[in-house]
Amino acid sequence: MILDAALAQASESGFESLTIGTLAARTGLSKSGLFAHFGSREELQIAAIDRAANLFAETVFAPALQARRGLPRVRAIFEHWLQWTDDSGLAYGCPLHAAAIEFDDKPGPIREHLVAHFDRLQRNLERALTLAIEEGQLPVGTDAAQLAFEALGIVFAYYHSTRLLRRADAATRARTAFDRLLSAAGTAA
Amino acid sequence: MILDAALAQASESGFESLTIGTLAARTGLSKSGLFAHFGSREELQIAAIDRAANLFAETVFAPALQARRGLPRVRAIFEHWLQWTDDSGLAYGCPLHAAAIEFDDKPGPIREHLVAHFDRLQRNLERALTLAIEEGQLPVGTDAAQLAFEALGIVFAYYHSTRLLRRADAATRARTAFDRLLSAAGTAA
DNA sequence: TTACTTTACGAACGGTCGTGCTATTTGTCA
DNA sequence: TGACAAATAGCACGACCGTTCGTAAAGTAA
Repeated sequence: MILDAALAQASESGFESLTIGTLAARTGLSKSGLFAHFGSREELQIAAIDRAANLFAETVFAPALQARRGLPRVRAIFEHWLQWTDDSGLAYGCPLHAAAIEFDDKPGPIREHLVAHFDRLQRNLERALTLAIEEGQLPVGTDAAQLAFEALGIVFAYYHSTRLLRRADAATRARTAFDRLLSAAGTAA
Repeated sequence: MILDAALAQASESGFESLTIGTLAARTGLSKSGLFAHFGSREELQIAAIDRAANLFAETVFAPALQARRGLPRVRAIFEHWLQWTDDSGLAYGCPLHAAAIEFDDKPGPIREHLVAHFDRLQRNLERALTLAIEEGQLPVGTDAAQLAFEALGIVFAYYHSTRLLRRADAATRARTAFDRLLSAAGTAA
């Protein structure tokens, strides 16, 4: 319950706003009562990030395993990725993305947990793409890591367009970009 | 001088860390002496964002005007974009990108200034791409707004890869992605 | 019921936050 | 030189920060 509230707070206003006081008020606990569960603010933030990362894996990758391996699964991952914050009740944006920018120059365990999450994300995406190559749906020699890099960029542009600019066509633009990415890869040398 | 220090602070640790106290310490002024220049913390943050936006325009778009209109100019914009934080002495990341994520769900003048900056960025990019279409270097009917959306994504993925993940090949991946984007657009129906 | 652990609370600490006052210094122009 | 404006400093305020400590309630096992 505490971590759910922590993720909601981080989604709304970033990890900087994830303080003992605000979270105590949000959960109805006292500051010291809440504090005792974690021992430090940093431990609280780490727990929240790990929970977000697990939620991401359950919401994006796990259901995509039911799609056929290869491009159908790759597309399922992408589609769940676009919608995962809504599906998870994080109505105000991806807390992991926000944290990645807040902590990208602050060494410490929080940063390391974030790096681990995004490394895992990259690896899982590459694996799904590699299966598409093995299935013959993408040319042999396709650079799966490059495709994963570009897919990440499309999702970030989608976040930016929908959250900051409030563009209604953000999802359409993202899907168009992803289709072009896959079809360009499909027709490469 | 104050605003230079403010941008350096925002680049290092985000706009949340741009407080009166830290900026006073960084500049050598007293808190109240610094405060008098702006009247409120929000005015300080707005001034810093406007300065960053001007710096961005001067560093990315202004020099690209010396490249020939069309694709050479588009490529010049992209190349300066990748390097603009280094060129501007903001060694720890783009403060406008960080601010966009911190404030994307906080209505107010700060958010509006950020939206104005990214709208301007999008328009300028579209204009350069439209010139490339007029020059016959991209097919008639090319969706310049879509290309600008995807270019933004590539830059965001580059930021992520170089700053959080510390990947040495981030710039190479970004250039590969941009080349593929332009060539795919060039061979479209 | 008794002993013990878990969980939560209230109060307090030193510190920083933004902001408002009142001086005091600095610069400018007559 | 003197008057006046701009810039800066010093100090205090209420609020919130993370954290610690002592204590009371709740749950658990004997």
